Amino acid sequence: MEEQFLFDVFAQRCPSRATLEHLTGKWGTLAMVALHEGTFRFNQLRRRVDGVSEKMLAQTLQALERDGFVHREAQATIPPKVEYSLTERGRHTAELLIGLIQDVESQMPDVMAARERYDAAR
Amino acid sequence: MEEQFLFDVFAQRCPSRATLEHLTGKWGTLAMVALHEGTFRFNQLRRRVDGVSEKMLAQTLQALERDGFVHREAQATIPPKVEYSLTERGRHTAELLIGLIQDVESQMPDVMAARERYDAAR
DNA sequence: GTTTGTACAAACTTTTAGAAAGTGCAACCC
DNA sequence: GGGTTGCACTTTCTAAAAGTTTGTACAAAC
Repeated sequence: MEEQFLFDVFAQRCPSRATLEHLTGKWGTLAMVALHEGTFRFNQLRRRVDGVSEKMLAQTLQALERDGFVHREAQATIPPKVEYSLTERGRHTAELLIGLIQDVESQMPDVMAARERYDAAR
Repeated sequence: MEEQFLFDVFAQRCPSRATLEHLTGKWGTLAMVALHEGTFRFNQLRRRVDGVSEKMLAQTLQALERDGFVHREAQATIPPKVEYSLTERGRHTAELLIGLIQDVESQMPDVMAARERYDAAR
């Protein structure tokens, strides 16, 4: 009998942990979910993901591209034109992230109430 | 016609973004998923979540407790005994995170292959 | 001709994460 | 009885990450 997967996010050195962090990191989730809405150019995406710096967006997209969630299509024109979209694998995973976001957004009234209770108790 | 939810993670100042980060941050996801397996004491959880520092685990659990995903039960004995578990809301959200983790783990062979292709191309 | 936009990279600064040590006592080892 | 270990953290210090700013090479709009 063998394990179904050889990867375990609970193990510090498992490569799956890095991949999980690319997806769930502060900007990874937002980039994935934004790209699920369609194809975006770099600065377009930057405006969609409110608050992200150029550096972090570039870094995030590179990691997601390397892991095969995001597809990057560049035209060597001046000014440059680069289009980002999800791969098929990316689209699949993005749907899980969308589910999570919707869940969080719908729970927010309860979350706010819980915070008030917590802060009141100390 | 009104929006279904008043919260939007794409807006920088929306409180839902902070909550999302507590759940999806490097340690938030792992803590939530670990706690879905049952009740844990602090150091037990620390051993389960390989690589987390005491400071970050304490901080992560406090944020999750404040948001109402985690329940903390402390006995004022010496030595202290503190038990952490998920609330009902927490259990529900943890299941989404487990789905995500399983998805990532099962995709890892493809991810590794994508990385090799990416690194080979530059 | 000055500003604006493009998609970044590099240098520098600020914020955050992680490592180490302290707490106050009790239970175990020898 | 003396030293070590474990408990659940907090505080202090340092290393790493995030964020800000500047530069690029041009082209189109004002």
